[in-house]
Amino acid sequence: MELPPNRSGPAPTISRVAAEAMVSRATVSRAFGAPHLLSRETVEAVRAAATRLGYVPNQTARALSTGRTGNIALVVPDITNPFFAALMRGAQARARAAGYAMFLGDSDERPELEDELLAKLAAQVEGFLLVAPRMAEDRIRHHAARRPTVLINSDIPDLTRLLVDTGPSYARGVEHLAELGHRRIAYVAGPAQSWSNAQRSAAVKATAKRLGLRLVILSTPRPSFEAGRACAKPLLLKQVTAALAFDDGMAQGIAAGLADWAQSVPDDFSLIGCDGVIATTTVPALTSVATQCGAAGERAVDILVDMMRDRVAGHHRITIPTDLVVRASTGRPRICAAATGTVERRGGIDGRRGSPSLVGA
Amino acid sequence: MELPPNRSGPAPTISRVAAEAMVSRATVSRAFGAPHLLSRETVEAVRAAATRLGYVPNQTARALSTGRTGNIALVVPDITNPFFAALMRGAQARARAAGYAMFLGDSDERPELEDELLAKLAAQVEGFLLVAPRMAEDRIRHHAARRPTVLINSDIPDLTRLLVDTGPSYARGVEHLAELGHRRIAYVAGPAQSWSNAQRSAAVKATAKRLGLRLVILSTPRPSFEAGRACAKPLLLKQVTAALAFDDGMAQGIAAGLADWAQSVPDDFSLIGCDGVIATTTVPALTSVATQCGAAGERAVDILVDMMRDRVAGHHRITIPTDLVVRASTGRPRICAAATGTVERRGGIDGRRGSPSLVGA
DNA sequence: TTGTAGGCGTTATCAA
DNA sequence: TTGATAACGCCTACAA
Repeated sequence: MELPPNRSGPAPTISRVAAEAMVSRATVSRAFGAPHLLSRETVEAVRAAATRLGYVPNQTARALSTGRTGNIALVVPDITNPFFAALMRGAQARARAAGYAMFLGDSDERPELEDELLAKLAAQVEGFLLVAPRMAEDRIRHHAARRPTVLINSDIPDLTRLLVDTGPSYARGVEHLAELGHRRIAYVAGPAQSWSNAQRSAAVKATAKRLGLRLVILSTPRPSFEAGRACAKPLLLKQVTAALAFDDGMAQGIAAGLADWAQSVPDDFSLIGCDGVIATTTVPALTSVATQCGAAGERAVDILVDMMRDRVAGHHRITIPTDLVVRASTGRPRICAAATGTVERRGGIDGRRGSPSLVGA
Repeated sequence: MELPPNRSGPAPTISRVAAEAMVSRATVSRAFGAPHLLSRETVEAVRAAATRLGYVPNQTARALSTGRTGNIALVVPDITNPFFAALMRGAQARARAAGYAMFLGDSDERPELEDELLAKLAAQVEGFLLVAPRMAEDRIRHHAARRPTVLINSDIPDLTRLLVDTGPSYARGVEHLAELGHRRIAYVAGPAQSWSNAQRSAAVKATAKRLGLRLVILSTPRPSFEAGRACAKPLLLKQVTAALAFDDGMAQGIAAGLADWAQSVPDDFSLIGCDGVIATTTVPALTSVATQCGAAGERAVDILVDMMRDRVAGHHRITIPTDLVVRASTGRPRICAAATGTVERRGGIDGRRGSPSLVGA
């Protein structure tokens, strides 16, 4: 791509380009919107003139004329959550590739804000991408009725939704802990309105019950490092030897909190997280449920683009599988280890992080 | 909020309302945009007619006519970078509070993409917020001439810019290492086009020279955990005992890479990072330059909103100070420690993370 | 206080 | 394959 010219001032309009290329405005319009209707040379000439002037079609004017804004809205509960960040990145990339610009709304985990953002954006947008919405179902339906909408991690019947299916991997996680010899475990929950949390919580409960494990559930105000850290003491008081956290950030927080009480992972306590973004960056590396968050964002935008193009309202329910990746934060509980007489210590260059091994799903 | 009428079909326009209320279109327009110019009764009558019809002013048309879109554009090199994420969060919150919606562009560290995004967004936006732009200066000037623009971490004369002043803290970091006894240190650089990198690099160079330290500079393709990790080997080969990294993510990567070579932080190697977002979540906690990224985003939007309102082009150059926060990733070099006969080991509940102590700036 | 008319930058319709 | 010309829905001088 050549550098556009630097002559500033008002942005060049279609008329200027038309004059420069000595064609009509209609021809310029077609050179960008329907080049197949024009001769090869004309298209080239017009495009050349356009780059020479630094012309870019005005989306607003185009929208007024066509009704298509070329924009989509992405609303997430928390931009700074690595899972959402990766998702946004994928979504934004695909949107751009498809010629769409993206509005971003951070709802700060607040349902009312979500509602407000969507209402305000509706007029400027052709479609909604709602990530883990915290709104009540009827509010979601309300907005979805207005614009093509794709939900991520929210399972509302008759709406198009993409579900990162972490349940089975959490079940696998519980099994993994059981196999290591843990008998008392905990689940450190995420936001109450979160579908993901409901799914994970249910999977953990069911599996723990099936395997006859004692299960403690801790709830937190908001998934964060600090929230996790605050859980360390309660976890120790409850005498559990392992925990599955709602996400990696919380797991990391728990690890830090445990360190404050001189408990180390995985020797004194085993931890399982979720997301896989920061799981490999911690020491020890976290055993974690790997979600392809970037891919989820891309996929969601692809679907949304289809919906906006065809104006079809076919409802999909798409599930994205996950895997439990065992790394270095899970091991045998102390008691059990003592009983067997071997305190396995993972050390050395490779063992410290453990080459990831795929399990389940 | 009452439910609007559900009569479907084309949305009612200003003309229909005018007919319904038996006034001119201009009057309807004013009833919404400048009610103070109308008599009380007229306004009420028009509004009544509007609600009866379910009329809502068309933002797109309004924008085309006035140039006021109520939108701003935020462009960052990488959404997933925690520093930028926190900044975006602050920015988005303030924008919403001021009644603006926000476009998000991820340039993927590529100058051309940045250029393209801005060109495409220009017409739909009242102002630009460019975070750590990688574009050439003349391109930045070009866009800034078209719309009110606030730059973050890009120091271009005559433009309004917000600079997170990390230089002094990096200088302080070098001093800190020197005080601990390090004689051979490294700076692991960030993106070449980055102003922040230039500033940090210069500060490190000058200070190392002043203190008579040997300095090695490593450059990386892109700041990331993996890039940092790949630096571990070169660092060890260069025989340095400490490094300042471009950001926390890289520092964390270096720590992980060192672990692969059975080197531990801070006993075998000291590390200093930057940003402070993830610095407290690592083990050991990183000595790091604390930047109030969220505040920077908020501040930038506040300024931008002012510029858009007043249409003034007063050029500010605002500097945001930073602090070096000493945590647990810096200590005496082995040799020095051996010489003094004390290998200080930070342990125990508190010592492991070290209560942060403020230094410098 | 209200109405008239022209324009914002594109696309779409209809001819040529 | 290209060119006139009329929308698209609203705002805003200017006039009344």
